[in-house]
Amino acid sequence: MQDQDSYLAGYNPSKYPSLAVTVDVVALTIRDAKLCVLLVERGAQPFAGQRALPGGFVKEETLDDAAKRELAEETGVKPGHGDLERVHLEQLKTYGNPDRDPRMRIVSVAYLAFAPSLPDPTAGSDAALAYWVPVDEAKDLAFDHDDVLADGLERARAKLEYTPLATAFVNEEFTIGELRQVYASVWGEDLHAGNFHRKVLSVPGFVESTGTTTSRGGERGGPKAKLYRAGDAKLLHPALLRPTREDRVR
Amino acid sequence: MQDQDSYLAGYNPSKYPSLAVTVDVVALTIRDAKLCVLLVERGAQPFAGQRALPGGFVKEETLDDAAKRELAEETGVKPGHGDLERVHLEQLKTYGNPDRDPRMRIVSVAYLAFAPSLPDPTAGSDAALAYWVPVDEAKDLAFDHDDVLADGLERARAKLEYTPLATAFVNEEFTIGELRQVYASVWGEDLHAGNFHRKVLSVPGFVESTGTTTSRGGERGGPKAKLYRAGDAKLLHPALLRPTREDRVR
DNA sequence: CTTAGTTCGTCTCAAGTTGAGTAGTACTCG
DNA sequence: CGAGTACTACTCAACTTGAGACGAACTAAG
Repeated sequence: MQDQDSYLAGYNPSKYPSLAVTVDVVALTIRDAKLCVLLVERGAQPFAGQRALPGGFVKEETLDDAAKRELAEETGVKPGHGDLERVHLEQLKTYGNPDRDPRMRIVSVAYLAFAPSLPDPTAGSDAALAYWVPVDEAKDLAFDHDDVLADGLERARAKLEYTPLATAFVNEEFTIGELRQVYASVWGEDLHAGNFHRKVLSVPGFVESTGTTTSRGGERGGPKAKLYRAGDAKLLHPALLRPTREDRVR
Repeated sequence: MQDQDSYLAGYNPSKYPSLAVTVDVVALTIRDAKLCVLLVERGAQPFAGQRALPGGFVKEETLDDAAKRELAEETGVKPGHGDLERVHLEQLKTYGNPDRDPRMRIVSVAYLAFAPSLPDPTAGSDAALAYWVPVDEAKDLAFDHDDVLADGLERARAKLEYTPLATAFVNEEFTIGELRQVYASVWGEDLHAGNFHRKVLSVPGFVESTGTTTSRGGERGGPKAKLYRAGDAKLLHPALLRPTREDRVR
């Protein structure tokens, strides 16, 4: 093959359709014990009126910065604001099928964001119509965003197993019970409270005690719970594995 | 860098589209029990004479197809040939820093390929200078390809743990010992033969027996080994974890 | 042919991890 | 106050892991 330079020297832009690069963000949070994704309502064609993942064109910036910018714009939270600092953002996958956008070829770099409960985006946002939607109600999205969302959810579920990412969904100080609720919401199944407790405390660097407790018990009763903050581990050893599901294996 | 500077001085970005999309491929194989990556020698500026990952511009095709095409071109193996059918190819990550290519903005979608031992690419290849290099000798690559390779290696090491991907590195029929050698080469450490044997056979769907054995014992002695082929599992349950390394955790 | 050295496949055992259950206690709500 | 709930700590049996040992099958060298 020709290498990039010889290829570029003979490259004639008119021979190829123009091409654009965008970022799309799968932003996840937990509201009312349900895993929710940030969606925007499309005002223009194509897919007018349908919901889509927030996203936009990449400017003179890194891809990571573009994703951060889009997220800040859509949620209406200013960069530098404390809430956004705690958001975990990572690249998910790139989608570039020639026909994924009917107008022109668009290569979209999808990002995955994990956030603690954020304010409703409509207040003060650039985007008039952005809101959090429970993931099981997020269907029939524009473009190939159903696929993007599915990939994002699978990534999120897998990452809870072997990284301390669940701590990105809760406040700076949290109880083991709140952390367990994150796992239950993302995985969609309840966990054995006692075993979860034992496991979390036994993984080095996952959580560290603050020495304090909640000021009152749970809403429906129960004692005050000890408070923890995220530890310094980047990987969980041993991992917290999802309950085994044979059908996931093949 | 004199050459690169003068090259850049005569380069007029306005003649070209403001942004291009390429695919780069981290193709891995095992030769002589060493993990090797496919590299090409660059003939032109920038980075002339340096080694780089094979790659090229995306045409009117999916990103996956572009990666397949590049790999076939660089290895000189025709698509449809049996060898290439067995190659596992997956998207790795996208690199799009504005300054990663000095000529213009290039967004590169990196792919990761796992192949059984392939012929030397020089025979019959389009690329005059492509060859397999042991990964620990693959340094000082062009562009940001050192980072891309490092990301690819980490992904490969992690994927061996929880997917049956190691079977993509061996022939259609293989022995447990050959499979163990794959793990040892990729992870860079020896594994306990007995425990590995037990583990592989205990994971449902990882390997299935062919009922046959090798026609002779190992080169340095030992009995004939039973032959297996890849099973139908897509995930390994339970996983084959790397020997724990505390320093990987934080 | 004999011997040394290698590998395959199997087994054993102690240590650790898991899932499921139990229980005491401290809370909230009505 | 009583009922219900949640936090935390436990127990126990089943399973998984890592390390070592072993016999048999084989190759290569003497």
